[in-house]
Amino acid sequence: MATIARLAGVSPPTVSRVLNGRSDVAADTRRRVEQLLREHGYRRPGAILPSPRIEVVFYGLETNLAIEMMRGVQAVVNEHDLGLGFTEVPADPSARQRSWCDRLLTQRPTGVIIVHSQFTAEQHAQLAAGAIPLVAADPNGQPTQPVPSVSAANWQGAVAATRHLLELGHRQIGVIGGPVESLYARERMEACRAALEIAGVPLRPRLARTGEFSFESGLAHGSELLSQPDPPTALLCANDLQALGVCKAARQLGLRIPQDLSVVGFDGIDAGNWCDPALTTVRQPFRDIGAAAANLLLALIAGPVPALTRVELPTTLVVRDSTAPPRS
Amino acid sequence: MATIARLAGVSPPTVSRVLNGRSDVAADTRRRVEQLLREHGYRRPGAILPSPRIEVVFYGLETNLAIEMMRGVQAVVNEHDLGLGFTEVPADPSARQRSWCDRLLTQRPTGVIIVHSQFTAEQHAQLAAGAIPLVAADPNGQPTQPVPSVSAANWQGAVAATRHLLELGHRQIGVIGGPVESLYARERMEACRAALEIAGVPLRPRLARTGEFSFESGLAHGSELLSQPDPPTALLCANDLQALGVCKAARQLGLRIPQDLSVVGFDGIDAGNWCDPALTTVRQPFRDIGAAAANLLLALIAGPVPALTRVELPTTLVVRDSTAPPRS
DNA sequence: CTGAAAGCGCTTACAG
DNA sequence: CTGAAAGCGCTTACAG
Repeated sequence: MATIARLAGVSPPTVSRVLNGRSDVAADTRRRVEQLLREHGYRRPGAILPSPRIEVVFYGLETNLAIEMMRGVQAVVNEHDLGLGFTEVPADPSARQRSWCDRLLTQRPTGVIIVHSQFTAEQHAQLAAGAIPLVAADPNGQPTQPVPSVSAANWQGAVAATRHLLELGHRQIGVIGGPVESLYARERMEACRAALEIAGVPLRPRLARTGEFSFESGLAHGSELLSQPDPPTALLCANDLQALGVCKAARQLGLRIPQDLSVVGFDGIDAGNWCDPALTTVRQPFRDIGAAAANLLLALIAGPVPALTRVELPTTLVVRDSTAPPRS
Repeated sequence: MATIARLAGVSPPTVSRVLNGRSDVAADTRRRVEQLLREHGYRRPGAILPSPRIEVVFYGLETNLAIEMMRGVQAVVNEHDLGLGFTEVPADPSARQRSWCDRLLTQRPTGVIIVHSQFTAEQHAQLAAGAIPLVAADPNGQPTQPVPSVSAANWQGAVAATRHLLELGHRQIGVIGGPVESLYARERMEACRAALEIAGVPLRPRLARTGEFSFESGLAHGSELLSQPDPPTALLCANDLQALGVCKAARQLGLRIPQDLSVVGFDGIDAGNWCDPALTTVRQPFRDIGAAAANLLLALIAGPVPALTRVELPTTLVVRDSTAPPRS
């Protein structure tokens, strides 16, 4: 402290006042001292600094995907001997005792990865004020918050799924999308639409639906689409859960998969493998997304990174048993 | 510090030596000073004590169950404004860069919940030496480590499942167990055996198998059991994953569920609801287990708790569409 | 193994 | 808004 005082041309008591956040210091002096303090990495003697830790904040996510992502983050975190925190933001806001943001500002993790980032400008400002670095993983797009992010190639994945059905010979292809307010759900839907149009079999409005990312939504929209007079021979779904719902709807209507109906999901959850027939899907590299987000966060902790850094990882079409050529 | 010195009848330098773990202090003096230090809750001045945090350590677990358990822990943790850490111990020991135990001793969480506790006496001693309180959740039983624990009523659950099949009229009931080294897998198997015997339809050796907690194991053992000349009309499985494998095996052999074969799982994973037919199962209250473990841990942090405290939560039979009366 | 004395780093109360 | 002086809590080097 004496050194800092000498360099700043002030007395030790003044440095002490800055350290303790007293108000009776000239703004100019304060700035100068703070600058030197930072440069010299000053630490209170005897202060045990809390061990560094990365916090992952989930806004409700398929359990399977959450764990995969945690595994990716953990791999990186272990290499650097950091701790790993877990927060799930309850879907029901009334259940939130304190905002996760307040909580994090008390806990002071070294950095935060936010998954399915539905956070507000206010929360973003709060974290920025607390100087806690932040990275978004698989954001469904709130482009108002300029945060470095990692996501998957939704567009390419949806195109690959569509082409797969076209190559099998399907021409009556239906699409069930995700919620309209979700940017990435739209990205998938529009990719399907574009791929179909380019192939010369434009998506018919009566075969397109807007659903939710849930089993129930797949069941409802599937029943409705498949009960039509001239039903689709193949369905592209917003995610695997919805696709499993469609499978159930198909069976309830006496349709066999894949003989009477081909179904494609999106995500690559474990359950897609356990169900019968195993689900053809577009796998998102959740583990890699977690690892990439952690690495990006570490880069951000080490020094500034362009705010709009965006890492996009490839998706993979996984062909299993729920798709086949159409019957006729 | 001066107060402590006075009360202990020593000089401040001696207290300082104890605080800094110097070796040149008489064992007796050290004990006396440490005692007073603890009683008075002495803290280094200026030391920012790290915010309290609970760490949950998983030994490979169904993703679904892990998240449910985390949710239960989080509910308690939020109430008390604690942090929540996550560690998954890789199944492959060579992947472990440093033992999770060493890592935890650096991180120093306020307490640890270990899930599926396959830890050694050495690790137990390490944590005890670090004075980190420990609770086991859903332990598969390593009774050598005397740790307070929370688990579910495996025996009662398996009995309920068996009685359900008996009440439906099944008399040709098969059982696929879990690994022999798993205490709770044996508990389930023995409960089935006992319930069958009491009902006067003892389990025939040719209908009993020892498997793994996996889809593949269910597929393999299911195929084999159902290909027998006089096959079972119902199968009790070690867990849901295995049961889903059995369902696939049945369909491959042209058997319909539940008309030709009834199947019961154990756990209550989400996928059991998404598959068709929805799986009858014994639900374990994973969220409650997490919450109970967290509460037990908080009690342990607040003061001593009998080492053999064991909380056992009830399981519930969930009847869905994979069970029905036998055909004949 | 322990204490009296000196010292270190920080903070506080006072004066201007 | 700032510094010289006094003080506080802890540690260190020395002596026995």
